[in-house]
Amino acid sequence: MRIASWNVNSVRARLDHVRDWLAAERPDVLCLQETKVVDADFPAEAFTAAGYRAVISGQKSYNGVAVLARSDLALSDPVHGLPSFDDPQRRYLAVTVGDVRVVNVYVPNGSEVGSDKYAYKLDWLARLVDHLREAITHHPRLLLTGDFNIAPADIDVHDPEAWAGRILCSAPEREAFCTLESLGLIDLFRKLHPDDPGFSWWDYRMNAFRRDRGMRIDLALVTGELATAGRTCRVDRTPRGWERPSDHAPVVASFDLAD
DNA sequence: ATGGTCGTTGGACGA
Repeated sequence: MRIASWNVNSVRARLDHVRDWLAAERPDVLCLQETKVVDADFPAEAFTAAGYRAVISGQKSYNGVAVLARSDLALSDPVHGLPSFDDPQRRYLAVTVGDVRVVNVYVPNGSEVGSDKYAYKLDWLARLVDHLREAITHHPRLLLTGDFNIAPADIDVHDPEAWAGRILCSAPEREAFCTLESLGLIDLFRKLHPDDPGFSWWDYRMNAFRRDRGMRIDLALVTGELATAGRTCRVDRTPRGWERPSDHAPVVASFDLAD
């Protein structure tokens, strides 16, 4: 089983990239963030034609998440939005594929430390933690993936000194990430690659990608059973080098789940 | 150097 995550920064602007990448990689599941489109305008037919079903939770212009699953796989129990949180921003979508609970998140960016958006980010993360504490008791095979907008540690940052205390790296954000880990969730890329920065996002500006001035903020956290089954986790930089790319690269995790 | 580049829009705003 291979499950991928990609912040595409508009699914319509990136439709050709997503289609080409799906055709090349053929993951079982692809979680998308920042689709930036209402459900009625989501290009579902394009993915149906490619052999994938789409579960979508979109909004106009901003945010929006979707899960694409190979059409031959069993899909059940979709949940749109964090339970018990009436959030107008579409940032959470969960679905069970086979016997894996896939939780796709687009964590708020937070803008600047101390801003209203930052407070919303920390509140959103606290609600996510509360929800997952319960969810993992029901799903021994749970994968939490998406754009976390948190660089968990200095190794995940191209210039830790310059970013110290700033958005994506502040102590409260990293503490929220540690709280997720304390629930038993394991950062699969970091487990398999302790010394690889594994950047997944590079700013469009200042030739950041060419200079590899990136951050690892797109993550795959897994419960113990999936960590044991985890075989590979990699960042595919290829589409980041294509013409008019997303500023994020896809992250792909693979599991040996022949139970 | 407090900049820069995208996407969605149709002037800023968010990232």
